[in-house]
Amino acid sequence: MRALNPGSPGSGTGMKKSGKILPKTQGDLARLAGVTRVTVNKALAGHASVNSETRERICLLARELGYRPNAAARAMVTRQSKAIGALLINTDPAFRLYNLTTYEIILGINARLQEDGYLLNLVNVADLGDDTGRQSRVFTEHLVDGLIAIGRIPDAISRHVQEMPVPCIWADGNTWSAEHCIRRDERQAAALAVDELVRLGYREIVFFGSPTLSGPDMHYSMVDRHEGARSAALERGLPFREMLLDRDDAAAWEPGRFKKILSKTTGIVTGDAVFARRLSDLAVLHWGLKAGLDYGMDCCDDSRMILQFYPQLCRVSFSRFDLGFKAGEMMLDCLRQPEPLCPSQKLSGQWISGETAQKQPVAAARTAAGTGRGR
Amino acid sequence: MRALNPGSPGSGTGMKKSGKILPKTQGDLARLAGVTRVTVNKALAGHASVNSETRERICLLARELGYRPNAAARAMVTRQSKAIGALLINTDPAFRLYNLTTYEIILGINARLQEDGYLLNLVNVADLGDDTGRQSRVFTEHLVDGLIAIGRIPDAISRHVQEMPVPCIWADGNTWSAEHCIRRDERQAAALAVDELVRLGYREIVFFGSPTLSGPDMHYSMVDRHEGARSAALERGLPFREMLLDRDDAAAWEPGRFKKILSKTTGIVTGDAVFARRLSDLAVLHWGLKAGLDYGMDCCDDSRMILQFYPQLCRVSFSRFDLGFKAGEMMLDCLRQPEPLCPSQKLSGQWISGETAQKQPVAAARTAAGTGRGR
DNA sequence: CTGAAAGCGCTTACAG
DNA sequence: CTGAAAGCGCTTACAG
Repeated sequence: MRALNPGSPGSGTGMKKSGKILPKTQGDLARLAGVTRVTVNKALAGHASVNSETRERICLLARELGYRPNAAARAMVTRQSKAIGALLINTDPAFRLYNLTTYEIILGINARLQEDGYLLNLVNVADLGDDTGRQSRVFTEHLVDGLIAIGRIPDAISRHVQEMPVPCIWADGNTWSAEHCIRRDERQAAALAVDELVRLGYREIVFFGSPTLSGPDMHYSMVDRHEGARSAALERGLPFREMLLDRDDAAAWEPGRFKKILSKTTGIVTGDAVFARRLSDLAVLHWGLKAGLDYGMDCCDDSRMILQFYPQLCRVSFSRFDLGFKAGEMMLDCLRQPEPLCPSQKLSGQWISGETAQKQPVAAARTAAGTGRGR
Repeated sequence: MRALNPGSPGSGTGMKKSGKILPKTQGDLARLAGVTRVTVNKALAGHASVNSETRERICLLARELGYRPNAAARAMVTRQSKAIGALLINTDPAFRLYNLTTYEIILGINARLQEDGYLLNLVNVADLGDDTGRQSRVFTEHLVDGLIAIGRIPDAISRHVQEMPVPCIWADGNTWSAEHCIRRDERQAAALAVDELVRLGYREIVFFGSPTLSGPDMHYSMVDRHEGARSAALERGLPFREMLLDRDDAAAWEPGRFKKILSKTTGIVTGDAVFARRLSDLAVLHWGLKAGLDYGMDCCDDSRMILQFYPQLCRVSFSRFDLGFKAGEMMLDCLRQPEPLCPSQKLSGQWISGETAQKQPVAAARTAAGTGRGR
């Protein structure tokens, strides 16, 4: 049985460092300041119920002596960890199918949370499927005050998440309901891309995107872009074609397939920048055809990668950083006031002018529409 | 003064959920199982000192009733949070100068830490410079068991970090010492790129990279690639030139500068993939010159972005995921056994064959070296 | 405005 | 193998 010291628990354990006492606890500080632990606590919390002079004296002392509060102790008593979990999918080291754009969302979330003193914990849920596997402690313990699921989350995991005793925000994922979701308006983005091509005088629209149009592997954004491009083209009375192929399957990019599509009057809309990059590389290497001169091309997506690897691409921009920032904001709103639930948001895209689509001479465009290759 | 209940603190607070009692604490479980809290604790921890039958009964009960341990309570008493902080620089929302490849390192770190039940907290240290600014709680509280600094960290922040009472690993940054650092061997990478060009018959080496060769903004990798390429070229007796320019300054990429550099015998070594992409776009658009056919080009870097935006690039690959994974490993080693300190590591790169450099006919190459353009 | 007391939920050293 | 007791460092409700 150890000796009890109810008057000042944790006191007597201050360590020395460079001649000074390093106070480990508020009790240590209290002894040094000649007040009780409660006063120290209130002073550090900025409570008005402490004499302002005393308060400043204590705060100064704490700063000088390098006192650091113990987050765990506070979390236990306040029943909040001030930490949020970010759920990431597809980061399994065996596959490494991670999506770099997720990082931009994460940085946005973190920027907002950090403003309010919240921390962001990364949670890889790639292999949560098998219950026998090692789950993150985030799922098995009381550890975070909320969760933000990023991107497409498998249904099994979504259900698991919904049973957690903390609020969850769905950021840029396939999950969509009236509350707690935040997404890009990709139909609007595709329509914007089509409109720009029309404005420049292109006379037919070809959409490049992924084939599995509503399979479980498909992200909502690709589905919405496809539908947005199609309906925009039809509304404007333009011929619409689609080239649906696997972005990463070399065989699908056999050049012969694409030659006859490209003409001065063709406006390409690509689902993402990889399609744009692949197509333009192929066209210039095989036939010397240049985007903007020999055909037009707009992309529905933007990202930091595009800024580095295809800056001249005409595109619709959604800042994923902003999306994340807003998701963080939504989470903080939920925590401040659980009811009513936060309404979902759809962000709209901005047009970024590039060089891969350019004004077509009206006459030439008309002729070209007939002959297939004008000017 | 509240009533004391020393026999079973926290008991009596179990909540009901779908007809079952949801045990909040080990005390709740203990009452349900008819044992003491200590036995529950030991059983859940897998202690051998509990009868195996009792142990399994308790674990089963806990699982069935959905008991979740309180991480903060455990952290307080064990004095470890089982969380590691990842220090990120340049993520300031005002600038957004973040580097996407950092994400690959982070995922690697997280994969390793998650295996051992550790969490990763993201810490944006972009504006730590001004003490008045809002610092992350990671720096002001006892919150993480260790820190991993990723990439180039400003000196002021490095010093701050070194004063923290937890171990720190320096992953892929400019900081280098005998312990606790992990880096890519970029001199070796550049030498590898040069060797491949030599093997294919290119007769002169031109290095493309950033100009500020040892300023505070420069990452070690660019400096090492430059020196590695130069010394490798000189060792092999090849003429060596360097084109140092700002990657992101459009004026610096004025095409006229580059035309005379490109020839069938020129082997370009680029510091990173953005240089490679810019140069090859420019060459094909302005003069129809193609990498691999009209000149050779190797890159010292690899990343997931390159896989998407320049897969045919000849390059040296360092998996940043692996680098992060090893940094996580190093951190866990430090925590298990603080002494002796973990020795630093330098990772070596792997060659990835592409199409941007190809075997030159020996005779043609010789002629070309004289005339400037052969075949 | 200040302080003595209770308690957050867990772990551990010790006694039986 | 099991249990009663103490304590981790903090916050909060209450009394003075």
